[in-house]
Amino acid sequence: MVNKSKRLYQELAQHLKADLTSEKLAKPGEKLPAERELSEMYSVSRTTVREALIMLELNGVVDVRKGAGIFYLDHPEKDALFHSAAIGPFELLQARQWFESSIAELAAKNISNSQLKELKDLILPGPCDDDGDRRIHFLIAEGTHNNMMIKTAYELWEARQTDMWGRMIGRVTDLDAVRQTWHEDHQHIMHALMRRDSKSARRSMWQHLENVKNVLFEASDIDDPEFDGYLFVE
Amino acid sequence: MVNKSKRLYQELAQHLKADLTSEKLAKPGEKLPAERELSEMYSVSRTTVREALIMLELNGVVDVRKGAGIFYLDHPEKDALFHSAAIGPFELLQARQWFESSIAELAAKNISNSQLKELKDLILPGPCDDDGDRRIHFLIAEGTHNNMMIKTAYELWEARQTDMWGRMIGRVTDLDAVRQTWHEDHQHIMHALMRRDSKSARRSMWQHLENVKNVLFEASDIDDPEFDGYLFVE
DNA sequence: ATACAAAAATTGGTCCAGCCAAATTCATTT
DNA sequence: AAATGAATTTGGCTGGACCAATTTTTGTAT
Repeated sequence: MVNKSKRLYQELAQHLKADLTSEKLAKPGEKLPAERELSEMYSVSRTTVREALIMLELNGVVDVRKGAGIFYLDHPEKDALFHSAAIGPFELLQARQWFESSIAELAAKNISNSQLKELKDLILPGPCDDDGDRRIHFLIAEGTHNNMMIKTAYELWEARQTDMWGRMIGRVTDLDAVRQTWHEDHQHIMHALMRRDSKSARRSMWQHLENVKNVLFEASDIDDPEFDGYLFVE
Repeated sequence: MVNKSKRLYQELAQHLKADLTSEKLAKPGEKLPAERELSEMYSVSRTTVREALIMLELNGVVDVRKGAGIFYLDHPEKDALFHSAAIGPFELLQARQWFESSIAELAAKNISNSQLKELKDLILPGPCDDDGDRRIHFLIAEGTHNNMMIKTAYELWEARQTDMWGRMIGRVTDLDAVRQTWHEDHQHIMHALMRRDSKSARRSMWQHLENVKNVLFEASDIDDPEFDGYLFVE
């Protein structure tokens, strides 16, 4: 086990995950070596093994059964969830554009007056910071009164926390002007919601995220060595 | 700590979560008692405390910093994620209807020929079981070539694993006929995808989930004591 | 009194050894 | 061949110990 400044159990979980997908430890459905064996194999304490297993269990990779053993679950799609770090800024924005447009459309039908007031208080004062932005999009999602959509909206926002995003936002030359544009976008969306105009709400949200995409595309640096793979065909 | 047949660290994590939301342990942004203190407070070993903290950390409730302490993060929206058990069958289907329609529309534009072939092999043989159903919807999501959409599709499916759903599916009197209907729906979607007709793909997917909603609504039992709260205003 | 550096205390990270309880395996009996 | 029960395997949990990062306190020089 090589030390890499992360917590040991996280590193181990990563190794275990890799050795599972390459079927070195077990084929899907099969049993893994016992905790005590894994402990020796990876030269870490059994405690660390157990912590890593909790992580894999919470991620649905593995099933740990007392007295029986550790089983490699066979749902290959789990990878998409586990590899959420592999989601690039542009595909994320594309997903947000499609999903949040639907959210806005449904929110126009279901949002309550008190939520509209909250939204007004949030938007009217002027351009907002990143956290204000988050609250606006989240409040609109809550306007759907659909918990699955609220949850999805939350995850769409959280998936954004990647290094790439930070670097790109940092490159935006005139952030104030951008914030001003986005502020106007938010106003358009809000007005559509207040008029209960679902189609207009969808269009406004779509256009807003189109603007975000454009700003970020201009700010993106093709020379960035990690830029590869973050683009995709549309 | 009362024993409840679950694993101890999971139970503890539940208690900690409760005592955090009621702000008995710390206010948002503040520091929690040290691991050794928590260990005494809840009468469990420090190891168990650490395991529970891993769970809370993975859920974004808490931030653990070596040498510094454990901090209660202040993102109230995390609750929606944590309380995913509170998502009812109908709001889930509503979310699927909106999101998967978008997924189908985009998939019609981006799906590869080999993916279309896979889809054909999956659908043509005839009505499929629950797992086949999962693979079809997932394959369409993969057709978007957008990792965030794939991830969302995965979570839309996983959120379905609730008792309520099982009971309702169990009540469907003529499951074969239902599977036949869904099979035809799948064919419509597939043909739209093969024609690269994005609007038709959206419509077909929407109609498919409309059919699912109807079947489940007929199968739902208003007398079910847990039925309360699973409906919502549209 | 202030600023800075060193030392001490706090706190999470890891390891180890041991015992318990659930599940499995294997030998024995019928 | 089936049923029973003992032995083994395996995960669950505990307590103690030591290390390393951080924070707090203390001491010293300015």
